[in-house]
Amino acid sequence: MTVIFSKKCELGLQAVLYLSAFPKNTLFSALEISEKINAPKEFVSKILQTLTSSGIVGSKKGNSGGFYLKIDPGSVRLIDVVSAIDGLDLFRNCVLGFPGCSVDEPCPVHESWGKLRNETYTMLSNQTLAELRDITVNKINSLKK
Amino acid sequence: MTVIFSKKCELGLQAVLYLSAFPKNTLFSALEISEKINAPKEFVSKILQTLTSSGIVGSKKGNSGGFYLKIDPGSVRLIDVVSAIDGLDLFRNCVLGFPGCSVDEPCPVHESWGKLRNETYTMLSNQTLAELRDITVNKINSLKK
DNA sequence: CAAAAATAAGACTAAATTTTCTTATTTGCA
DNA sequence: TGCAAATAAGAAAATTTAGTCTTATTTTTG
Ligand code: SF4
Ligand code: SF4
Repeated sequence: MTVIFSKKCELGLQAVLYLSAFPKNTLFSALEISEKINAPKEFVSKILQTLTSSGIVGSKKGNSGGFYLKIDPGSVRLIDVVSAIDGLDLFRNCVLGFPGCSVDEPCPVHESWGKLRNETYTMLSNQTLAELRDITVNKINSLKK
Repeated sequence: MTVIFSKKCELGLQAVLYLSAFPKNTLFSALEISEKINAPKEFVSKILQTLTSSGIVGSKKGNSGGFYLKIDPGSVRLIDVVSAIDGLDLFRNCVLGFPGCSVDEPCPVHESWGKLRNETYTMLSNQTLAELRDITVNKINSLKK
């Protein structure tokens, strides 16, 4: 079970974090990336297609083609990836599933969850790929035994 | 799309919050509850069965039977309901989906997310149904036009 | 005692998500 | 030019989650 993001989004974040550990425009095939993050190649490829159409990564067809980070790692925020894959409904919907959030009719946890929700959003908006580079490298290297 | 909890869990929380607005042991049929929270009757019934077996609500069969809150609203925490339905993996798994969280190999957002995760857990552990009574009543009354 | 109304239980169906497969197209290189 | 390797695109399969239906059992009430 995922925590907040869909599987697609989790893997999208992982893939993009991986790409950001290398100089911009460095090509990696979907296969290479999928091996690094232990995910099905075709699934990774499909997710990166989504990120390609939203402009975060670029792709190159043909022999020796692959995917690459199109934007400078210092300019890509985690929220940009989340937004491209899962969208931002997460930050609009009620955590209890009640419809119609408003100041007059808030849900029972409006106050406490609203605060946490904003902090989560802020966290994802402040963190760029560049800032996470070292820790990402460490984590990904530990994965493949 | 749900925010964090499954649909079952959202509706379970809604149902229990609704029950907590009335004196303990007040019976409501699955139909009544489902109408209040605008959810399929059979689905609500099934969710309440789960909560019955975990002891939070009680059920009474037969004519004029129904479900009722078995524990004092002041003693039921939101986390108890979440735990009974979705479990607590949410608070154990990595938000980025990386396996093997540890201090040596944390995921890139370990520090910031770990903090938010703990705050979320604390929030759900501190809030009891009783404390949310007034705001719950207001919210639920606003639902059915 | 019989009928009605309710939950319990579990099989079943439907929908959404995740994963795989297949085909087409592009590109580099011998 | 023709083959190999790669993405693109989308169909199809598998899995998970959500929701429905059916049957059995319980309980109240006339
Ligand atoms: S902020 Fe609170 S009331 Fe508003 S939708 Fe979120 S959880 Fe519900
Ligand atoms: S605390 Fe951080 S590293 Fe650990 S599992 Fe959660 S998100 Fe991943």
